[in-house]
Amino acid sequence: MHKDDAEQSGDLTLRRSRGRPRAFDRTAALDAATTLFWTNGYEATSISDLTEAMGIGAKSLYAAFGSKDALFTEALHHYVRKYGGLAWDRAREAPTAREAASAFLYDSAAALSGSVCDMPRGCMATIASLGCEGLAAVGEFAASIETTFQRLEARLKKGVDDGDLPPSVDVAQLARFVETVQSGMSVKARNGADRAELEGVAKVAMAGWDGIVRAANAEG
Amino acid sequence: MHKDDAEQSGDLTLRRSRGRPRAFDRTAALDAATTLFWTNGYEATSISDLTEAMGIGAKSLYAAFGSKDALFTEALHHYVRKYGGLAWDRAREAPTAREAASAFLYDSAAALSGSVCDMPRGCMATIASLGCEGLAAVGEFAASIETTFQRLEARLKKGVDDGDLPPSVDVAQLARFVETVQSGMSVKARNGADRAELEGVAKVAMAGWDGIVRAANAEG
DNA sequence: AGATTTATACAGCGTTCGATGCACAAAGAT
DNA sequence: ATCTTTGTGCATCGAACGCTGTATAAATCT
Repeated sequence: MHKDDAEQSGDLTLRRSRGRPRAFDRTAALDAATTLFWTNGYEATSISDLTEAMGIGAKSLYAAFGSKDALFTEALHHYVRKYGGLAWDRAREAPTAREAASAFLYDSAAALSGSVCDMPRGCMATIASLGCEGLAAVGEFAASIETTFQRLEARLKKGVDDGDLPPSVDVAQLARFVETVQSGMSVKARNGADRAELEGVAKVAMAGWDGIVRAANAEG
Repeated sequence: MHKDDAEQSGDLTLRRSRGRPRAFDRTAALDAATTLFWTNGYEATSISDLTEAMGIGAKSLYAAFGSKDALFTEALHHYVRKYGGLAWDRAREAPTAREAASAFLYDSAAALSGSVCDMPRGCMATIASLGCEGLAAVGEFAASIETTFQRLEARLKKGVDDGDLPPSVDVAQLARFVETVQSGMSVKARNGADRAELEGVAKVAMAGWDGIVRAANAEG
């Protein structure tokens, strides 16, 4: 689809193309664009803002990324690749579904409040899904990645298989709940909530966990 | 501040001003603008979109509302006045804090999914707080109304006073949790979640309630 | 070395943005 | 009846938008 499918990385490793070489680091430029989109949203970020932050001219931007839409799509994927681990690394290694959910929510609290490293607040994907509904890029993006809900649902299913979660639990509903709490954290982080506040939310959510599982047991 | 402080309503009740009377219903126009901002967000809504939906000319819009920012602020207040009851009416009359929280979450699920009446999905205020960070109107608005958090916190405090909630409960933290769940619902609603899904989230949240309260009791 | 290919810098394209100036219409005030 | 005040319709304003045409610079290919 793209004419520059060949170049996987900004580095000048092997596979030099013919003409004049690019004078800027493509990955670094994408990094800058991602941060800008993440901070200000799609509509509020202009090409001028982007070229300034990326340190390149408009013509180079279009040559390297195609269009504002395409750049935004690439920025979204770059975001997930680069920052997704902040919420998932510990959760993936947790032995039980409960510990996975707890790790996911606490680590999300830390990441979304910008406490882990220097980064904008809130989840870029969540913000994009709200602010840019008309944009085709967002729909394509959502369809192209494994969503938070799918990951959570899969992990909870594994919990049922492993026996640390009773089969009476509605894993889809529970996954939806955890995802909703994280989305809400994203909103609160964007509105200034600090790490302690978000961890308080995670704590309350997890304090209810056993009751939730028990309720499902009594029902089913 | 505004030159048209005198006119409280669009109706031609008493208090006619001097010049030519307005040819359109101000409240109906504000209604149309609110729906449009709610649906598309601030940035994605142009003056042309507004004038078309409101059925008036640009000059009349500026004469009646001042500017796009001022119109948006007024639309936000109009939204809270008109739709706030959907989430709060039943909760306000609930006898206990628990029933109030449950009513708030279930009624939010119904309203946010657009199931109560014909209206856009998600909470306009939540969406505005995310999409329009640079906008002065949003900050002023947030400072000028009693927020969801403040209402929830006050209701939970009353629950402690009434004795249906133990004093060991951190009401601020619990209020923050409920507010976060509602914000998350708003995001999910915006992304297509239907009423049943959102009610599932409310159900899971409330299934954990007693465990949350009990955990606070054991801790404090 | 010469030809080809690609990137860069600069200026500017057509469009849309939020907001206004102007002439006229319709009401109250005198 | 006339003056004053205000709303409306139309035509635009300057600025910013996303994007591109042109000329030049820097690399590879033959």
